[in-house]
Amino acid sequence: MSEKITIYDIAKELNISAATVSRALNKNPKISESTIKLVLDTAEKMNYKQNRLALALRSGKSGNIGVIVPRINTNFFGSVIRGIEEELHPNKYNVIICQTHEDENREIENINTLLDAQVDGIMISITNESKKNEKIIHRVLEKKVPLIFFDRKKNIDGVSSITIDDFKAGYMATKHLIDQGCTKIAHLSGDQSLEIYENRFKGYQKALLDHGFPFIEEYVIRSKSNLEEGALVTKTLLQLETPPDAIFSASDFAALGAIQELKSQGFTLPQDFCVVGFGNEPFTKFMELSITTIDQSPQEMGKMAAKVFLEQMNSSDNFKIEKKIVLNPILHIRKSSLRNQE
Amino acid sequence: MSEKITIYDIAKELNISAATVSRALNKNPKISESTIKLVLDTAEKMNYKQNRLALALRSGKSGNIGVIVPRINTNFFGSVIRGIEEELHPNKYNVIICQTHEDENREIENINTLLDAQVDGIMISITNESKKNEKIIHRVLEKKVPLIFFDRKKNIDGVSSITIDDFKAGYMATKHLIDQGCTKIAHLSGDQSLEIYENRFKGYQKALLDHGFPFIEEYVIRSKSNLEEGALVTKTLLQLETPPDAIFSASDFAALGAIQELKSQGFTLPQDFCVVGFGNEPFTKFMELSITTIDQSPQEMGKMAAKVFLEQMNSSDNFKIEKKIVLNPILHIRKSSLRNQE
DNA sequence: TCAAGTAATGCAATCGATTACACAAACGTA
DNA sequence: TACGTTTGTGTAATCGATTGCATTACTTGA
Repeated sequence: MSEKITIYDIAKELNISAATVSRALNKNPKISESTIKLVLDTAEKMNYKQNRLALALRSGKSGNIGVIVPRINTNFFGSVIRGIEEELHPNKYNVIICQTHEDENREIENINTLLDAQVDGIMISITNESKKNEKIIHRVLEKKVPLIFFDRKKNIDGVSSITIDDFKAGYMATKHLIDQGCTKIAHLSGDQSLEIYENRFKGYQKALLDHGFPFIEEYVIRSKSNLEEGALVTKTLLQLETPPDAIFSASDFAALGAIQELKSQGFTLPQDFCVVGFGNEPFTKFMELSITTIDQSPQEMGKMAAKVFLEQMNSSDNFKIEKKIVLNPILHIRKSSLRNQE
Repeated sequence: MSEKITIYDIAKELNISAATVSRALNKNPKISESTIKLVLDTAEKMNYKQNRLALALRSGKSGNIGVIVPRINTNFFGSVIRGIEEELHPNKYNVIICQTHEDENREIENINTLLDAQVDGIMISITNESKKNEKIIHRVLEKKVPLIFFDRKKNIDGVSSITIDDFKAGYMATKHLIDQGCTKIAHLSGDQSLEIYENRFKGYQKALLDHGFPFIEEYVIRSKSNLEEGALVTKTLLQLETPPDAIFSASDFAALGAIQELKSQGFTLPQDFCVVGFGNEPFTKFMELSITTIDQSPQEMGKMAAKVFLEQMNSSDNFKIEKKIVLNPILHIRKSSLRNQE
């Protein structure tokens, strides 16, 4: 009942050759209408399913694409993957997921695994550290496997990328705090070996400059992007001789930690202190004191990445295409920073 | 430089047959030590990579397993997938992700896609509706492709499943509210065609009964599991002649909606009203009024699903194995329901 | 009537790795 | 010396679909 039916079975059934069956199934115009119909009907009747592994071997295309992220179970990466899957699914590509846990060796291993599995493309948000993986990335390019960076990228010729304008985002967030009357704005940054944090920082810096505020070294602290670190670092900031009156955090989690620390020290937000986060994590909207934050449109980012991949596949000189797409950040102004609400 | 190296290339290089190369690479004991070493060295030197598609075709095993979930970008499913990936990765399996968006047709289509792609196994959390997909599930079983349900399952002979004890969870949550002195406990349920919601409801009912409380039909409302519906439904509950003094919600999002509605109507939690949610969404811990909830150990669930799959693959009579694993729910008691805090 | 063209199909190689079977060489043993 | 074993390799088929190059049977035009 459920043995695997191949084109040879159909061929035998109809007393024709497997080649004809194959051509008929592919609606090759060289095959007569009547034969095509006959084959299609018989295939249907015998419950034939094409073995995509055989096709994959012959064509060298597996129909799978690999996506590498630090972690799957975060709102940001989950949403990017959702966007990728939704765009690729109708185009008959399957999405294979890998996690790096920010470990560069694992990143290399994942890329190798995907190459071994003959994926038709790789989309990756690179991990923190940054030198060792150059080599493997070039191996991908040599193999002419389309490679697309999203969010966390490297600048490499011939590689497309989808990012948001982190500089602009940093600028917007800082400008917003200035508009609210904050004058001593601190910045919680992340690993500055990553462009995204570097750019958010630069946007922050530029906004200060443009509006006549001094850039104060002490106000910029690099830390891990989690709640505990955010709280800890805020405690340090508050112990400064001239403590800040606002924080622009490059992460929502650190922002939340900051808010908790501020509250525990008796501050009232946004009157005494304003906080802006980054990422539009679901919880930022849910809090009683909702948190102002930057939305990165992760699902859109995933969709764009998939679209660029598809374009690359459909163009003849595929490896020549290089797109650098930059999405616009969206500032969601919420209670943690909104003062002038008249 | 980057042409694909095959065992034939190695064979030619060493003037031996491809069969010997293949055997040597697989450390076949029939091959002499010296030849093995020679082949391995040459393979290394020529940068040989096994073509897994060829292997897949010959063996009928693709090395991929498919995971089907309603949506990827939720904390629960994201965490399950993370668990699956982490368990399967060291065992050289790749994880292919599909989404159903709770659409049964899409579910069927996804299963077919995965079967066409010759996955070695399928893990699925089924969608809401429930009759049409029986047929396709039996097709999977006929093909002897290991099938594993997680969280949302069907009771089908020969199919393993990993779930949490939703009955117990419902019981625990309700008992906890009783312990806090609540006497009129309402329940926000989900789609009761799904076992999980049915069981949570039954646990709720049993807890009431065991502690001498009447079961009041009006206090049970089925709704979608989101914030807006939670708020809406709570409004309805509060308009009852005898409104409840506690809510056990089968979803954290609905619980949050309920809390927002309660607050907007001037209730103080947990004094006037207690709320317990379900799922341990990240935000439940972050709120100023943190929300009591049930943790489902999703990552553990994913790991278990993967382990069961691996067992099934490693046993000779693989399709005979049937495990029904039930994980223990964990009640996290937080501010939204903790009164007796002496 | 015959060469040339065309439509429809078959043959066999191919993708790359594995493996049942065959076989040669070397060894031991009676 | 002759025969059975063991050891190490090679030959060729196989997995299933595709496709370049025949081949066959017509049709058409001169």
